[in-house]
Amino acid sequence: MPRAGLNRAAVVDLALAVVDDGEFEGLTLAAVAGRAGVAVPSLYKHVAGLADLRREVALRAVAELVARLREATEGRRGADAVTAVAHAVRGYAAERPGRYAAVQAAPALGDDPQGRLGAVSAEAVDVIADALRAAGVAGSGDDVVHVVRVVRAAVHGFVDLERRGGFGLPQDRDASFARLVDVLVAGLPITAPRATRAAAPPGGPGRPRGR
Amino acid sequence: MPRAGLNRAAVVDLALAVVDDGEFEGLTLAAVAGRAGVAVPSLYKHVAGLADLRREVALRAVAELVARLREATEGRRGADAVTAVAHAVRGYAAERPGRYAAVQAAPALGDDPQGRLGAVSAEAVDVIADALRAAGVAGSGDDVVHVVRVVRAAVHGFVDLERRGGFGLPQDRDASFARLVDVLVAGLPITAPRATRAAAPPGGPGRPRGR
DNA sequence: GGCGTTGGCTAATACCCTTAGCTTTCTGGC
DNA sequence: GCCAGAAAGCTAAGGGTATTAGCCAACGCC
Repeated sequence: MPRAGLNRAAVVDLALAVVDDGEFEGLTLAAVAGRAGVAVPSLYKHVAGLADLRREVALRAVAELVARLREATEGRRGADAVTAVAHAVRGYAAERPGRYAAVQAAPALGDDPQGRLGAVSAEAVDVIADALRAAGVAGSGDDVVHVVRVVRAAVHGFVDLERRGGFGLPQDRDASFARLVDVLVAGLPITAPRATRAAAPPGGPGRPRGR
Repeated sequence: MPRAGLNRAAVVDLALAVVDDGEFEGLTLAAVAGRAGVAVPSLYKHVAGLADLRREVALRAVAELVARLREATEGRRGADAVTAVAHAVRGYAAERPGRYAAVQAAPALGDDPQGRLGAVSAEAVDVIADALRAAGVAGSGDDVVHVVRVVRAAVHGFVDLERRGGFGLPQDRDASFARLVDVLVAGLPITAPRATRAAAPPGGPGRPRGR
């Protein structure tokens, strides 16, 4: 009887694949074992159990989202960075709903023995904070924290409601999202002006505004 | 062997009790049966299964939240209504985290045979819409829809992140929430002025601002 | 080539939901 | 007051899930 040649990374890859065609809640050892062509208990040779696997999936997802945020805010500051963050998050959730759910579930996933999850989550906050700090968000460090929370909350709330089917009416959701971003930009203490449409930052002209 | 005297409403009551000391995900037929002092299959005499029970719990929770929103917006319009809605939602989530999770899970709960859940959800949106419409939110009906979505998204996002432990830093979350409300009020097209502190609306002076 | 490590397996336990079918209790009409 | 029939409980059984224990075969290295 030949071996399947699994290892921890491969198991997590399969778990991500499971999450990608389903919900995060649908991540099950049985599903992963099925894809691996292996009996369920065999997975315990690579992973400490379902909780461990969930944690690992969340870690990957958060890291991936951080990378996207970094890329999206590259060279942008202030209002423009807020817009970029908003669209990056919504885009990620649309593309990979299961992974986005994993990101959200991350804090509740318990032990986090090496604190890796906490570290990479803090990184996510830093990426946003840096973009805002560089844009003149008012002095005190606490202020930046509050502003980052406001941005995260607003964007996450919209994305989460959308993902869960919370918007029952037929009106255009892209327009609603654009509206949300406008409200954020208008209400936040950002000194850097919003980039004009003519002098569009990297990403090319006509960067999608409504998606 | 005496009867337990259950009925559909009583089973749902017990389910709500289960949800109230745990998470919505922890709602299990076994737990309900345990509280009822009854074997698990007996519940099927009153409820069509776990999915049905979940739906019923969600229905109750949404109705309860709607009632609170109605009460909170009573006599308030515009900016003040937005503040009231925000605090009502956050207060409900803090007081009954499991039920708030049920509200959020509602749209994903499937069939909703009589459309009761859809109806009461629409009611929730209407309560907010009415308060804003009466406050001069600009003309077209679509505009009201977008604004209501912005408010719902921002508030829900904050509450959801908070509930999930998504705010790792020690800074005061009440202050962050107040900031979020300020951003909403500042960014929305509300004509009605914010009620002055001196002429505080029903609820008494010094209504909690940071909770 | 042997031997230890490793990665698979089966078996067993303990949860969970759900269906089927039985029995007991309550209730309502005569 | 009695006697159906309906309603509400039960046990038994079957199919998911995760997890632990213990076995055995394959791989790799000396």
